[in-house]
Amino acid sequence: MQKAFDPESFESRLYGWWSERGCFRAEDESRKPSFSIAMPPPNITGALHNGHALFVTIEDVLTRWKRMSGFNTLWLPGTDHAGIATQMVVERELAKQGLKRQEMGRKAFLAKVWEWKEKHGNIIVDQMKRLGGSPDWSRLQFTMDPGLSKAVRHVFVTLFEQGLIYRGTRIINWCTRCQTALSDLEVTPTDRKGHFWHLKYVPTGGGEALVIATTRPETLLGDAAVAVHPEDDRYKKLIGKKVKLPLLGREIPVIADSYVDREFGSGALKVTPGHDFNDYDIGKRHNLEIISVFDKTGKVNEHGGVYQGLSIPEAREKILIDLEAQGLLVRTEDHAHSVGVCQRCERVAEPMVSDQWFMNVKPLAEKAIEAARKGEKLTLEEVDKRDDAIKFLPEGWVNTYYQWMENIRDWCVSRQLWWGHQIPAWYCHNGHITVSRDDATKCATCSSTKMRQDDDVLDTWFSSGLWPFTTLGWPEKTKAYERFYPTAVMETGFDILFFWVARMIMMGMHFNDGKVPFKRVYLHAMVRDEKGQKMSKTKGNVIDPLDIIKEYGADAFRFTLSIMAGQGRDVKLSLDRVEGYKAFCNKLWNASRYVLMRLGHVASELPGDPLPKADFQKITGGKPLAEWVSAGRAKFHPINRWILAELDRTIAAVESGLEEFRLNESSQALYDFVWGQYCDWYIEFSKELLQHSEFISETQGVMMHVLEQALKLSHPFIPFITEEIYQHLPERPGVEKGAALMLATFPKRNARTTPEAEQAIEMVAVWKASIEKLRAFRGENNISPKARPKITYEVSDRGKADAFIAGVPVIRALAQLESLEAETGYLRGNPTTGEVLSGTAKFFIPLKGLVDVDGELKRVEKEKQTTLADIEFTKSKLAKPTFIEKAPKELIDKEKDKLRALETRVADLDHALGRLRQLK
RNA sequence: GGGAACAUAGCUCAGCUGGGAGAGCGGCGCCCUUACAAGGCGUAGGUCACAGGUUCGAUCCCUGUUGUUCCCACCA
Repeated sequence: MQKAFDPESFESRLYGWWSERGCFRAEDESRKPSFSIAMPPPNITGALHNGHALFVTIEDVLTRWKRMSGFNTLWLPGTDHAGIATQMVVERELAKQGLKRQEMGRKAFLAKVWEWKEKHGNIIVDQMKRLGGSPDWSRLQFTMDPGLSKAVRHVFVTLFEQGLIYRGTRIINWCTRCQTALSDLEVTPTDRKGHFWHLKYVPTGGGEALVIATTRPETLLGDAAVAVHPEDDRYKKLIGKKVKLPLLGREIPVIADSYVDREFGSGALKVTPGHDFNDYDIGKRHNLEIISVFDKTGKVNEHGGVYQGLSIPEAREKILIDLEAQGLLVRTEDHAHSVGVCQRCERVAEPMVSDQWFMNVKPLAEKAIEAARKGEKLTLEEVDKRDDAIKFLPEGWVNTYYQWMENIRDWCVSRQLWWGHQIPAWYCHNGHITVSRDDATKCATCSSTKMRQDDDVLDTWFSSGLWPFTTLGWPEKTKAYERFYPTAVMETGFDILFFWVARMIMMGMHFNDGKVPFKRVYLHAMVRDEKGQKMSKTKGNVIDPLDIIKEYGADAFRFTLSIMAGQGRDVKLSLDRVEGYKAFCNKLWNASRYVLMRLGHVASELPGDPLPKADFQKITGGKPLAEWVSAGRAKFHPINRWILAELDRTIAAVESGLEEFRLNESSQALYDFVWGQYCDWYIEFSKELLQHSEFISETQGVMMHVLEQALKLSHPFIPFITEEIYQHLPERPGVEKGAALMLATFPKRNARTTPEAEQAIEMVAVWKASIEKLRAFRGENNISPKARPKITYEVSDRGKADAFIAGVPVIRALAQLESLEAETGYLRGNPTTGEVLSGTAKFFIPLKGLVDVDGELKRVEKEKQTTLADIEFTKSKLAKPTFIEKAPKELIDKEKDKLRALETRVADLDHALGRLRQLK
C-alpha cells in the first residue's frame, strides 16, 4: 500500500474491475429476494450537477447495501429524451451553422437530434460512473428506445379507448418562443414589475365612461365583454347595456358575474376569453365569443385591425399611445404582479385557445391519493410487504401531494415539437381521427387511405410517468417485470413531485392492476451553495462535482453528501466539509496500513519489535474470522471485547439509519467509530497489547476482523477506498483470493450484548476516563509532552479494583508515563504531590520540577467552584418535595449518589488546595 | 389568500416524540510520539429566536409573536 491516500490512483481502475466481473448485474432468475430502484433518468442534455451527485450517492448507497445484504438488487439506469430541452439545444447548435429546423424539415432535423444524442447523450452516464454508481448498465434504457416507445403508444391508445384521453379546443398556456403548448406545471409564476393602466370604456347610450384597470392593455383587442358584480350599485344600471371598445370601436356588452371583485381596481373587469384563463371561464358562462388576437409567434393577427403584425410588446406600446391620444387612458400606476413564464426559455407564457390533446387524470388521481392515505396509516415495514400503499419520506410531503392531487386538472399532453413520441393519431382527408397502436393506413370511420399522422409529440413527462414499468419490458410480462415490479423506492428531488412522482403513481396504478410503482417515495433536498443559495450559472456559485471528485476523490464527496443529506434538509455544500471527509478517508487508509504492518503483511517501518507474520489459518484454527470471534470473544482481553462491542453498536446504528434513509446517521456512526473509537483508542491500546506475547495473535485476529467489518460497513458510502484496502488484506480462511468487497456479506448486528461485553465496556470506560484526566492534567499544567513522569495510583472503589488494575499498562502507555504503580504511602501526603481523581482511582503525581504551583492552584480552585455549583444544583433538585414525589425512583437514587460523589470530591479538592498553598 | 419547513457554539449542522446540550470546520496552546502534520493531545465558546402554557422537570409537547425559506392559488 502506498503511504499516502491517493484516490486518483485507484478509482477508475476499480470501477473497471467491478464492471468486468459483472458486479453490477441483477438476475432475472434468482432465489434471493428482490430489491429494485428505478433511477430518475437524467436528461441527455445534462451535465452532471450536484443534484445528480446527490441522487447517485443516495441510490448507490442503498443499492450497495442491499446487494451486500443478500438481495437480488436492480438499480435500473436510463436517460430521458427531454423534449423541449433537447430540441432547443440542437436547434441552437444548428443555428451556429446557419441551419433552421423549419427549413430542414422534420425528418432531417430528427436525424440531427439522434446524431447529437449518440454523440452527447451518454456523457452523463460516464460521469455517474466517476462517482462510483453501481446500476446495472447492461439494462440502460432511453425513453425513446423502441420498447419504451411501443409502450407509450399502447398507453396512449388504451387511455383514448377508455375515454381518458381526448382532443379538444381549450385555453392553454402557449410559449411564443418555443411555439408549443405547455402544461400548467411548465409555467413558472415570476414576480415582475409592471403597470396598472386605467382605461375608459364609453357606454354607447352615452353617460359616464366606465374605468377599467388592466395590466395588459393589448388584450383589449380581444375583449368580448365588460363584467361587473351583479350587486354592485355603481354599475347595476349598466348591466345589459353596451360599451364601445376603445380604439376598435366594437360594441361589447356589460355583463354581471359574481367572479368580479368589487373591491379590486374599479370593480369593472374587461373580459378577454381568448387570452385569459378566468375570462375564458366567464366567457363560457355567458356564451361570449372567443376572439383570438395573437398568433402562435406572439404577433397580433387579423382581428387586431391596424395593430396586425405587431408583436405583443409593440402592440402594447402603440395601443397606449393611441389611447392617450384619444383621452381614453385615465392614469398609469406601478404595479408588481406575478406572470407565468415558460420554464425553459423564461418568456412570458400566453394563454391561448388551441386544439390540443388532453388527459383526464382525475379518476387516476383518486386512486393515487388512496394509496398514499393507506401508506400513512402503515409502518415502513408494513408498506414494504404490500403493493397497494405508498409511504412518503419525509412524511410532510404527503400533504403537498394531496393538495395538488385533489385539485388536479386535465393535463395538456400534446406539444408542438418534433423531438419526442409522436402522437399515435391519424387524420384522414375527411377529418376523422384514428387512434392506433400500429401506424394507421386506413381511416377507422370512412376507410379513407389518405392518412396523415398528428404532427404533435407527447409531453416528456408522459413517457417518464411510465418509467418504473416500461423499463422492465411492460406491457410484456417479462421475467424482469415479474421480479422487480413494484420497485422498492423512488428517490428523487421534491421539485419534480408533481411533474413526475405523482404521474408515475397514477399511471403505475392504472396500468398495473392497482399495483403501485414504488412502495416508498424518498424526496431528498436541494443541493445549495454553502450560504444556502441555489447554485446557478448567473450567480456564478456553481461547484462542478467533477472538480470536487478530482480534488478530493469520489469517496470524500459521497461521504459529504451522505452525512449532509439529513431528511428533507437542504444540503449546503461546502468544500471545507469535503476536505474534512477526505481527511477521514486518509485516516482509514493509514489505520489500515498500521494494521497491515502489525500483521506483518506490509514491511513495518518500526525499528525493532518485529511481530510474527499473522497466519490466520493458525490464529482461528481454520475458521472464518467472524466465526472465530463469536466463538471466542467472551474470553478475549477486555480491550478486544470492548472494540467488538463498539463494532456491534455501530453495525446497529448504520443499519437502522439505512432502513429509514437516514444516511446522515449511518455515516456519522461510521465516522465516530472509525476515527473516534478504532483509531483514537483501539489502535493506541493495541500498541500496548501487542507488547505482550500472550495477546498477540488474539489481537491480530480482532484487529483484522474489526477492520474488515468496518470496510464492509463503510463500503456503500465510500466504495473505492474500502475496496482498494480490502484487496490488500492478507489471506484468511473463508475468503476467496481476489474476492470483491462489493459482493461480500454486509455485517449483521450481534443478537444482544453479553455480560462479558458489558463488563469490558465498563472497564475500558474507566481506563479511558483515567487517561483523559491525566492528559488534561498535563495539558492544563503545561507539562511537556516529552516528560515521562513516574506516578502512583490508589483505587478508591474497592469493588472495581481488579478491573482498574487490569488497565494499568494501557493507562501508563497512553498517558505517557514512565511508570504507574500502586501508591505505597510515599507520594501521598507529600506536599509536592498533585492528585488527579478519576471515578474509581486517584493518581498521585510528583510535581516538583514539572508544574508551576500557581497554575495548579488555579486549576483546582476552578474545579472546586464548578463542583460546588453542581452540588447546589443537585441539592435544590432534591429539596423539591414535588420532585421526590413524582420523579421516578431510579432518577432520585441517581441524583443522591451523584450528590455523595460530589461532596467527596470537594473534600479531596480542599485537601489538595491545602497542600498546594503549603507548597508556596 | 392557503399550506409546509426551519430558527441550537464564530460557520455548517446533529440531537430519532421531555431528566443537567454534541460533532465537523474555524480559534487558542503544546507536540513532526515509530499508521496518519490531510496528524496527536488539551482548551475556549451556547439565556437551544422571543413570550406564554402543560409538567416535579421543556432545546424537545401545545399556543402566540418575530424572522428565513419553500410549495400551492384566478385577483384583473
